[in-house]
Parts: sequence; C-alpha cells; structure tokens
Amino acid sequence: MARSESEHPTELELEILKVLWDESPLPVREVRARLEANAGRPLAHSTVITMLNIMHRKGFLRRRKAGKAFFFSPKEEKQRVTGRMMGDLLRRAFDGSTSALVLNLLETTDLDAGELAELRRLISRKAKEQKR
Amino acid sequence: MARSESEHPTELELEILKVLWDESPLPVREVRARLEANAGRPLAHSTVITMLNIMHRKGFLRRRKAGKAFFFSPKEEKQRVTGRMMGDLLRRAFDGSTSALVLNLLETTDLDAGELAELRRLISRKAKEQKR
DNA sequence: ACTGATCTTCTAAATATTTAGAAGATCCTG
DNA sequence: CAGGATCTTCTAAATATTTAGAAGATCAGT
Repeated sequence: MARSESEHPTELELEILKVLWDESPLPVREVRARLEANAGRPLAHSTVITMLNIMHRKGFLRRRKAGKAFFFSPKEEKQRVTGRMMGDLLRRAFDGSTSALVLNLLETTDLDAGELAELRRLISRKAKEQKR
Repeated sequence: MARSESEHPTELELEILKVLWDESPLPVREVRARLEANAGRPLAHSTVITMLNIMHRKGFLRRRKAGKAFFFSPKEEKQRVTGRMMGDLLRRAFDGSTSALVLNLLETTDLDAGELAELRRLISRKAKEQKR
C-alpha cells in the first residue's frame, strides 16, 4: 500500500473548482482559459480534460454533454467542500480544537482592528442565531 | 514537469511532527512506537527512518547522533508550521479573506455557546493587545 | 575478537498527482 | 459527403508520497 486518493480536492483540483464555483457549467475550453487567467496556470487542452475527468470520477464534478462537448459543474457548493478542508486541517493540525485554530490564526496573520471587530461581529451573530 | 515537493508537511509528515512537538528529541524506535499509539499507524522501522530522513532533507527536522542512533527534533515550533498551513488554506480556499474562513468555520462546525464565547474572548484579547 | 542486537543506508515498489501528445470521434460548412 | 475544426479518449511520462525488505555498519557483552 502507498496511500489512497485524497478525499479533498488537491491543489490543481481546487483551482478548477474555484473556476467552476465562480461560473458554471463551463466547457473545457473555458475552464482552460480561466485557469490561465485566474491562476496563472497555462495548461494543454488535454491536460484540463484529463483533470476534469478525474474529478468527475472522484465525484467532485457533474458532466453534461451539449453537442459534441462536455460541460462541467461542481457537484457540491463551495462552502461544503472548503468546510471539509477546514475540518480536516482542524482535526489533523489542531486535534479538533477550534479555539486552538483561531488562536493560531490571530497570532500568525496580521489583522487590523477593523478586521478583528468584523470577526467578533460574525461570532456574536452566530451566538444570537443559536439562541433561537 | 509534474509537481514539486510540498512546502508544507504532508499527511504522514504532520503526524510525525506532532509526535516530536509533543516530546523531543526522540530516537526512531520511539517515534515509531508513538505513531502506532497516537495515530494508529503501525509502520516498519525502516519506513519511519526513511520518512525522518526525507523530513530532515526537506528541512522540517534536526538530527543529532548519540551513540549509534539518531535523535530527531522539529526545526520549527508547531505554531509556525501550522500557521503556514493555515495561511496556505486561507489563500488557496478563501482568497486570503480571514472573515470568509471564520464564517465558514462557524457555519460548518458545531460550536456551542461556551465555545463561541471563548472565541470572542480570544479576539477581544487580541484587539486589546494591539492597542498598546 | 566474535556474536547478537540494534541502527542506518540502499534500493525498490505501489499509488497519487500533474502534465500532455497521438489518435479517434463528431459536427459544421461548402 | 469530403474536409477542416473541435472534442474526446487513450496512453504515457515525470515527480511526489508512502511503504518496507535486504544489506551493511556499529555497539555491548562475553
């Protein structure tokens, strides 16, 4: 055994998902153009097809044929996928402790007073929602 | 080109780092035992050595010989490494928006009122520190 | 110094990720 | 319907990650 396919999108898979979360469905040609424009990643047409097919096999994408070409869309919305990625990091790096993660975030990124206030606002709002 | 070595620890590398952040320096034998105990990962002795040497080459670990055996220690403290991992996810999945990341965290994990209060406390403390 | 125990180095293999060319399929246009 | 344009499928290769056996080095005890 060596290792199994990641449950989460890999580096390039995430770039592709970001393109499609931004707008979909898209044909291969369009995905390719936007990968170059948005992510500075100029790939051959066949490379993009290969990736899209792998992602379809893995269950990240839907595929629909229109004429002779396929159109691709994300299967899940961004929040669910990135949420699982967060959850994975939370578990692997912080042993599931949300406060450890947030503390780390506060210490290692450079947030100004406005951003801190914004974060506190988000948390307060969440707390209020829960009271209902 | 296919892809380059990750700047961040991979899955197994992180498990090894966690063992060593918990206690170090440790000899291979001890790392192996703790990987099995803590991470449920029973690996051959030579597998662990191979990984430790790769991690040394990549700059994640220090190595010191005592008698005939090597003792390994993390080169950087946990916060710095996990901080970069967070920063990487922040950039790749949330385009650098901390509030987007925190919002996602709040929506996708299940935090009770006490945990939310704890998070708010952390942020308030950070805001106060900054005023100085 | 010999031997067993213990460690390391060397080598290799399975699987995943990323990349892309070559060949085949399909559709539109004249 | 022939031909070019456009798409897909097939195949393959480079590199990374994870795994471990075999062979060589080293140390302690007799």
